Amino acid sequence: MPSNPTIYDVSRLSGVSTATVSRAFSNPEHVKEHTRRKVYEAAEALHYSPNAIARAMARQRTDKIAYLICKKDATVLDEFYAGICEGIMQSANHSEFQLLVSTAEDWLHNVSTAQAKQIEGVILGGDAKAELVSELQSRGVAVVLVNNRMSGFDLTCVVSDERGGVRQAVEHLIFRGHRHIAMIAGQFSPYISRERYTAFRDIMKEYGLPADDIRLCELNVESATQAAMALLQQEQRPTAVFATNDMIAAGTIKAARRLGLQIPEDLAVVGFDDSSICPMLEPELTSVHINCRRMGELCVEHLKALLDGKSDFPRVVTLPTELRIRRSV
Amino acid sequence: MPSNPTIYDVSRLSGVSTATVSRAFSNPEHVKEHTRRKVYEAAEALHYSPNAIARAMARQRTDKIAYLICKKDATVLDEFYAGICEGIMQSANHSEFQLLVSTAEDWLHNVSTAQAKQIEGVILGGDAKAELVSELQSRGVAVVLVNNRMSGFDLTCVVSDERGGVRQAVEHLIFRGHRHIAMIAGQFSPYISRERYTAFRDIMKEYGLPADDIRLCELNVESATQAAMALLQQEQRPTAVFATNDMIAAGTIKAARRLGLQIPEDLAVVGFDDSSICPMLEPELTSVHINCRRMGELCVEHLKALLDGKSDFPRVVTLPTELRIRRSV
DNA sequence: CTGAAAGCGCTAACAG
DNA sequence: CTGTTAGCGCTTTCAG
Repeated sequence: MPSNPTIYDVSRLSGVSTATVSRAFSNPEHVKEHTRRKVYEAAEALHYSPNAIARAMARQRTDKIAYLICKKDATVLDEFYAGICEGIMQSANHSEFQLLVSTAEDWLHNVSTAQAKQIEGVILGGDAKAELVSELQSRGVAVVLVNNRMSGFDLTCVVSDERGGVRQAVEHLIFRGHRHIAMIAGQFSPYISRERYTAFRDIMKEYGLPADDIRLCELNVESATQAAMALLQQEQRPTAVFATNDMIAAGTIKAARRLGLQIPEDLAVVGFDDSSICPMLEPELTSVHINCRRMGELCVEHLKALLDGKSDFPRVVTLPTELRIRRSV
Repeated sequence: MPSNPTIYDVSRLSGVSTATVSRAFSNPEHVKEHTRRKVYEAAEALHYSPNAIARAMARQRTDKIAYLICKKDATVLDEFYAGICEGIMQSANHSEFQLLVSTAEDWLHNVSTAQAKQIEGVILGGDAKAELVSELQSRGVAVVLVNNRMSGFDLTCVVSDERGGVRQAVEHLIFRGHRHIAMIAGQFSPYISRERYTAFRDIMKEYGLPADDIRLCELNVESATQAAMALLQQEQRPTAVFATNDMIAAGTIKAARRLGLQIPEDLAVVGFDDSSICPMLEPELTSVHINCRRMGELCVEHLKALLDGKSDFPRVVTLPTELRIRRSV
């Protein structure tokens, strides 16, 4: 099979130097209209297209970024991180970045040394380890954290307004007259767990309400259902439950149903994340919407800014959340 | 900032030629133990690691593959395709492939010419267009289809056993004594829609049962619920519903509940895909499990085989499904 | 088993 | 605005 045409072939056919061909593709404005046309025609005729590898080699720049998900659960690319990934994908493609996707674990295992230097920037999703960040930064790789924050580093973090989201959820319940609001909290990444947990306590306190009816559960429906069963069988049953994600809310709804409680009449439930399951539940679940896609896009934008040396950026980019009100409250 | 160490630095420090350093890294077995150690030590001392770009340039091989999702829905990376993606990711990393992820649309828009040749293989997920395939193949890119089949091309397709899955679902219902089984079908990619649809009709026919109670719906819960409402309010109400995915099943459950029907007593429901929502629904949804992850892994394996010139492979790789029985039947 | 040397395809000064 | 030329860092014959 004939190897692909190179810049030399185009140069020859069009009668200009390789430098001009190169310019015609990467800096069209620096080439006279007429010349440019000749070049493009020749390229067309030869089915030529620039070789990104060679280009990267010459420019010492790869335009390659990576999205590393730092997470150990069975399913890494859950709805949340997949949403972020979509945003990143789209943004990356529109900025002519190439996007590599991997889990942090695999990355460290197989590719760290071999690839680190060919990646110009990394978006770290979830529970990134400080040592990963420092290694990356020490190698001159630009780093953006998403859905996480880390102190002690000079880096950009993109997060949703967790506390604001909790506030929207809890205040909605309070304004509806609920006084005894319980929380069922799942163990997500440290950052997220902490934010949602402490936000709940703070906000309840702010309204002078007790925040002592709190249960923890594992990240599966059964565990959430169990926790909710225990919660709802107390003598002093809460009138509302704030679940720290939608799956837990689903478990709560199941428990309520088993105990013969009507939702929202006997128990109001609000979830978090506004995942695709919300409208599938009966009744539909009120939940705090997070714009994952937008988060992903922002990551790329900020990474780009970092790579372009414009780091006069807000260190922490916070995205507002939005309460999606449905029938469960 | 000091530029990264190169093979020359290692060569100098270790006192061997660059060729030997190169071999020590890519063909260790062709270098004498002693020499190799010297090289590794020097490399270590310098924090050297080979530059993949340069390597790719010299070898004319990039070890880069891409996963392109051909799908237009709002959310591209849904649970199904994300699952496949995870499998691909893992497999790719273990084979020291670099994985690019994109939507087919973005790909065509921005990067086709610029990148096509640096990608050695492509996994096309979903509803790939024939022209994309032929363009890719004409450029010498190895192509594997996942969750789709296409005739007229010489390519490997990885699919789950859709017909087998439908059979598991429907036979389960039949064996439980159901005779009037309706289907609510969503409009997925042509391939999937067709398979599930025709499989249902064929299997019902095989058992001498009428397969004429069929409804179509859009891909959202509301539409599914509507369709189910209409279905269940007929004079001759079916005793079981086969939904072509879990979301539709969720809509069916909602409709049943609204009509005061008990599940599974008054109506049995079975879904498809066994997505994460199944255990969240009340009652938990029986569904046909598809091993998405494994599908992704298989894609990479076959792509690899193609790239290594071992194309004596089954053209179509079919993965068995498994009925996950829960309380909805 | 090891070394010398010729590229891989493109870009970026530097001249003109 | 365009051409010349020296690399970018590594692999790979081909000799030794």
